[in-house]
Amino acid sequence: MARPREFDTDEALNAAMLAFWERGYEATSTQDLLDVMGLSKGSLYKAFGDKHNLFLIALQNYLDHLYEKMKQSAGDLSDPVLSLTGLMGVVDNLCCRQEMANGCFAVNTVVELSQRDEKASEILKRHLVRVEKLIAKIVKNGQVSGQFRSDVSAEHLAEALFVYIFGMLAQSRAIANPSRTKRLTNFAMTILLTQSCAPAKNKA
Amino acid sequence: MARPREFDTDEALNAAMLAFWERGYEATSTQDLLDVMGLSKGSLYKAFGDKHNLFLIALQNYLDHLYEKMKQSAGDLSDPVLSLTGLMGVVDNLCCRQEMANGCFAVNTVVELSQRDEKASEILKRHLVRVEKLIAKIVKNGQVSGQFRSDVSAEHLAEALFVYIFGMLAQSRAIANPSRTKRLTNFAMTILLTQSCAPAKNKA
DNA sequence: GAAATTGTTGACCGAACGGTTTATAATGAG
DNA sequence: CTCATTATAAACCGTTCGGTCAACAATTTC
Repeated sequence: MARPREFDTDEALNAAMLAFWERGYEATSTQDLLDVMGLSKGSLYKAFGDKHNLFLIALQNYLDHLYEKMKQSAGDLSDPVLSLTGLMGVVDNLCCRQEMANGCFAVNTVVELSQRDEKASEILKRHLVRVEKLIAKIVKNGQVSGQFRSDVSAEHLAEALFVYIFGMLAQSRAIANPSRTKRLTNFAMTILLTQSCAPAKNKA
Repeated sequence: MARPREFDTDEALNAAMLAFWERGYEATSTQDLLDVMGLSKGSLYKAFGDKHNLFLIALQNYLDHLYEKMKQSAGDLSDPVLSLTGLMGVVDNLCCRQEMANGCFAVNTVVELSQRDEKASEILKRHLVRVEKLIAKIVKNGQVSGQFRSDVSAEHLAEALFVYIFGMLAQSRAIANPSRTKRLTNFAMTILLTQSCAPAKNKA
């Protein structure tokens, strides 16, 4: 009943998300949002509440899509090397294969808002945990198959790998460089594939 | 000659830096700055130009102090393990040993401003390069002494370690956890100490 | 002590901020 | 067709933004 929306909610939401992704929460004004979403103020506030709420919806949307993409790229997890390669492909894409080199919206938001936006922080933490768990699954399988190092538990290896990926995405905002990114993704694999022999303590 | 300043420039600058560190550039208003610096508007603008200029000065100041602290903590580089341990101590402190868990001002600013603030970006890049070079020196020495792995060049190992540290500092804004941080700093060492044997490709 | 110079203060500025309201337009239900 | 309901558009709101300015205060030089 009543008058129907003239705009596509998902499209508008996606446009808002891209703006927030590029400039961050604070630096994106309501006017910026109206411009990229192509609506007038009344419509925006009626459909999404306010700027902060719109941001949270856009963020959640992004996180869900990203997580799906990660799972999909990791495949069925039966081949740990392939899964990790797939996952790192997503990271590589975020770092430097996009037309806009904006890193990862999640990472950007962790840095900008986690400390003072409880709701955003909650949403982000839930996401970070599930991603780290996904990585842990891949690592665990790789350890079981004997392909990945086993001198560190899967959980702690996943923790470290997660942080490494986080670093790649964060620094990509300043240093977006395909060859560097390639080396970094390769090294992620190296970390896991390198078996721990007794370290050579043959100093001096 | 003429009337002297009533405030300590360094103290005021440091207070501004802390505010920017905690909230970021956009979310810190001129009023916030006046409050923490304890001056009136005219004084601020006379002494530091404008908000953006004040930010750049505060950032440069922070970076120089941080770099000095890193060099100092790394010692004379004659003992690579000790140097790396010292460096990771600085990281650990930024991640969770401070009263305020604000990560690293440099990392935060890379994420918030690198994409749209050319001057900040320049300042940051210069810093990131010198830090990576410092790490590379430590790694190189560790390779020469036979303590660190040699299957990857010092530059590329440093690159990866740098990214890993960057990740620790970035994610610390959402996950400030001493035990996790401890594990992560330990693992940084593990990465370097693990010698590369032929990876066990004994799958299936 | 007078002049020159610089620092401090608080009032003031236009613009942009996020958000609301009002009038009007478009639809479905009766 | 009418009515209830929802969407749109634009005017409008008070507040805060970053920044300037004019009056006054403190110092050095002469």
